[in-house]
This record gives sequence, C-alpha cells and structure tokens, in this order.
Amino acid sequence: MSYPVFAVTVDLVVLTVREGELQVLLVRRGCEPFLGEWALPGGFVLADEDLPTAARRELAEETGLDGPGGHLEQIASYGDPDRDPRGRVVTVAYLALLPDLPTPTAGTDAAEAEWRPVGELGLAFDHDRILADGVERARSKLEYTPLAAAFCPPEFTIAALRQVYEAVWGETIDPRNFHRKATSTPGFVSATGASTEGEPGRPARLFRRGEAAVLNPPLLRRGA
Amino acid sequence: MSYPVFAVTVDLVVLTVREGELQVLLVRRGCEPFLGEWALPGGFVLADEDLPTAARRELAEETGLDGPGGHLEQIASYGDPDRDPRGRVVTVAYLALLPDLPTPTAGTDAAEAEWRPVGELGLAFDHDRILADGVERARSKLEYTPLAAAFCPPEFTIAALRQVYEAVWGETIDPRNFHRKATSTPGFVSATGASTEGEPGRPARLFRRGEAAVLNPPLLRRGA
DNA sequence: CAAATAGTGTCTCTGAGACAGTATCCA
DNA sequence: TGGATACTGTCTCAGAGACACTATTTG
Repeated sequence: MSYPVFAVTVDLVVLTVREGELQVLLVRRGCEPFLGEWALPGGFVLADEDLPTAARRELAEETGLDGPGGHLEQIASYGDPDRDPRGRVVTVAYLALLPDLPTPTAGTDAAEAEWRPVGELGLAFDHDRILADGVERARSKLEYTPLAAAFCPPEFTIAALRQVYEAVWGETIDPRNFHRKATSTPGFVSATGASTEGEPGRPARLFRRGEAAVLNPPLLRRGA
Repeated sequence: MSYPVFAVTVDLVVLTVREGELQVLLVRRGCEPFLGEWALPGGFVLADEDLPTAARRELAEETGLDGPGGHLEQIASYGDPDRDPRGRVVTVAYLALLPDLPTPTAGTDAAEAEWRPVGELGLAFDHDRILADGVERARSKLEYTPLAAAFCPPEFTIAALRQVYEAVWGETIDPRNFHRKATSTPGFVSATGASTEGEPGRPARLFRRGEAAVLNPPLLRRGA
C-alpha cells in the first residue's frame, strides 16, 4: 500500500503577561522559506519522538526555559497543501503559558526572538491564524480552569492573578468581587500562609495554584 | 535539510443518538494491521488534499451520508511513535455529529460497519483514547453551543432536543425548565411555525437550529 | 371522558456585580 | 497622620431548579 509522504512540525504559541499585556514569543526566521520574517517558534518532529515531547523540546530550545510552573497543551493541526512552499507539511500547534521571566531568548537556535503584544502581526506561513486560535484557547481556558496561575510565579497574590485575567481578556475586573470569587471557588487557589512584605498598602496573602482541573462555577467574560 | 518522513491519516469519531443512547460508528478492519478488529473509520490524507476535505471524504465514503445538517470539527492529533506498527503515522482526529439516519453503512469501503454505544470498546490503535476525547468534546460543546441540533433532523421539537442532551450527558433533565431555557436563550432555536401532527398529546411546535455560535448563558451539566 | 404531552407561572436559592465600609501596611 | 492596597459585608438582580398549573391533542 502506498500513500503520500508528509513532514510533521510542531509550532508553539508561547504566551506570557508582560507590562500588563498578553504577549507572544516570536522568532525571526534564519532560513528559507520566509527568511528574515517573524514566525512562531517551532521545528520538525524527530524520527522517534512523541508530539508533546517535540513541543517541550522546541520550547526548551527556543526559550531556554522549561521546568514546571508553565503549561503546555495541543491547540490543533494545520495541513493546507499550500501552507509551506517546501512541500506537504502538517504542523501540530501547541499552546504554552509561562510566567513573565527575565527576557530569555538569548544564545538559542533562532537568530532573534522577542515578545510582542498579540494581534494581527503579519507572521510567516499560516501563523497568524494559529496565533489567533491559541489566544482564543487561552482566553476561554481562563474561564473554566485555574490555569491563569500558569502565568504567575509559584506564589502569587490575588491581585496578580486578577491582573492576568485583565491582561488576557482585555477587561477591567472589580478587585473586591474577584477576590471573593477566587478565594471561594473550590480548588482555584490555596493559601500558603505567607504574605507580601515591603509593599505599600496592607500586605497581601500569597497563594499557589489550586488542584482543581475545572472551576465550578466558572468565571465568565463579559464579551462572550 | 533533511527531516523524518511521516504518513498522515484522518480518523473520525462519528456520533449519533440512537435508541436514547449516544452511539459511535465503528468499522471492522479489512487489512493489516489489526485485521478483523473494530476501529474508528478513517484513512490516509491524499497528496493534494486539505485536512477537513480528507475528513469529509472519509465520512462520505464510510457512511454514504454527507450533506448538510451534520457537523464536523477537528478534535486533536495523535502521533505516538508506536501507535501504528507500519511506521510513523500521525492521525488528525475529527468529530462528526449526525442525525439518526436509517442505518447506512452498506455498500462501502469497510467490510462491516455498525453503531455501538460509546464506552470502553477495545478498539484498534489508540482509538479508545481518540473516542474518549471526541465524546468529551461533544459533551462539553453541547453546554455552550446550539450544536445539539446537529443530532436532529432539520426540524425538531424541543422534546427531541432535550432527549439529545439526556442521551449525550447521561442525565435526566426537567422538560419544563429545559423548554423555557431553549426557547429563551437567544439564537439557540428558531420556530418554524409548524407543529407535529398525529402524535398523542398536545402538538409540539417545530424548530430549526438557531444562528448563535455560542449560547449565552450556557447550559451546564450537573456532573462537572 | 382519561391519558398524554406541550407549554407557562411562580417560588426559592445561588451567584455575579455594584459598592460601602473595615483592616493593615508604608512614608 | 494620610495614602495605598487588601479584604469583608451587603444589596440587588438574573438565572437555575423544583414543581403546581394550564393547554391541546388522541383514543
């Protein structure tokens, strides 16, 4: 039996919250096609490699940052016959959520890498569409999972968590109602007992991500 | 530049509601590997074919039923190196929701095909996992989209729509509350003006699927 | 008529949002 | 002390669920 031959890549939508905005990690392509243009980080799946393993490997190679605390999940696959001029390439897109780390992206594979606010960015291949799908996935996942904590360091305040929601959804949220909601929804966050120090205002209690897989009841965006 | 070579397939989780149960279309494999075992329908993506096109083609070939009224969406991709003994095969899984049609699956590709209630079915490859992911997708999509209508004929009663929810979620739902909810949620259903005739009891108004992409507010399952 | 199914009204409870008010830090 | 931020209490409104009740058909 004969069948067509494909290459398979993974592409990564790596999101973080920086400067109060949702930002995505882009790399400038160092080889053809689309040489010199901005694109999502990614690369070919190796001969004996699982798809999530390939995604984690590319994430480590491109960001230098792996370890726990973040989150990685599959978005979807894209296989238009014309999406890559080199031939038939199917890409499996992954979504990574990371805390705001001290600007990595040095000494890596890619010629250049940088964080950019999400939006219509004119990326190579079909990466604008993949980015849009990844951003929408992230937005909706914050509604019904405690995943916002993946954007925060291991211990965080309720205010920091709220600022994640405000950045990702592009909405302002009442701090008092959010506080009550976050601390009363089972499994959303768990208190560490510690508090912030040296900040102006009353010290804030520190929390870790809760164990719930799904928030019940969920938080709902206004917009949809 | 050299990179590993893959085959790409599409596999289909074709769901319908029959006899008050959520059922999935299975085929008995007519060639190696897993000859004679039950599996999800699917096949190789052709050389010049888009992924959704391949999914629609396989759906038509395996069921003989295409046309409008149903629903097709991507679930995810599966690419474990050991998932297919023939070599490196990545499969893109699609979810199809169809109304209960007069048992098709005759005169087609597959040696045999049949509807089976969903569950742990001991399928070939990693198809049990793909099926589980597809069923969970369908269950959650009914919460926040008007997609339950994809399981119904073009015109249907509110009671028929409710029975879809009961079958897919495995819960009983209060008919009176469901009726109010379905008819008052914008874009969920739209009345045709016609009614059923010849049935016992008061005639029921007929509806079509509404135009909303997302239900606001959503319906929520008890279980999660 | 009874049986059956469709559809409405109404009550209660929960949770979201608005926002006053209290608590506890820094300068 | 005042300014800032964390946190709590309380009110109101919308929607889910329970369930009594009315409407309209078949037999």
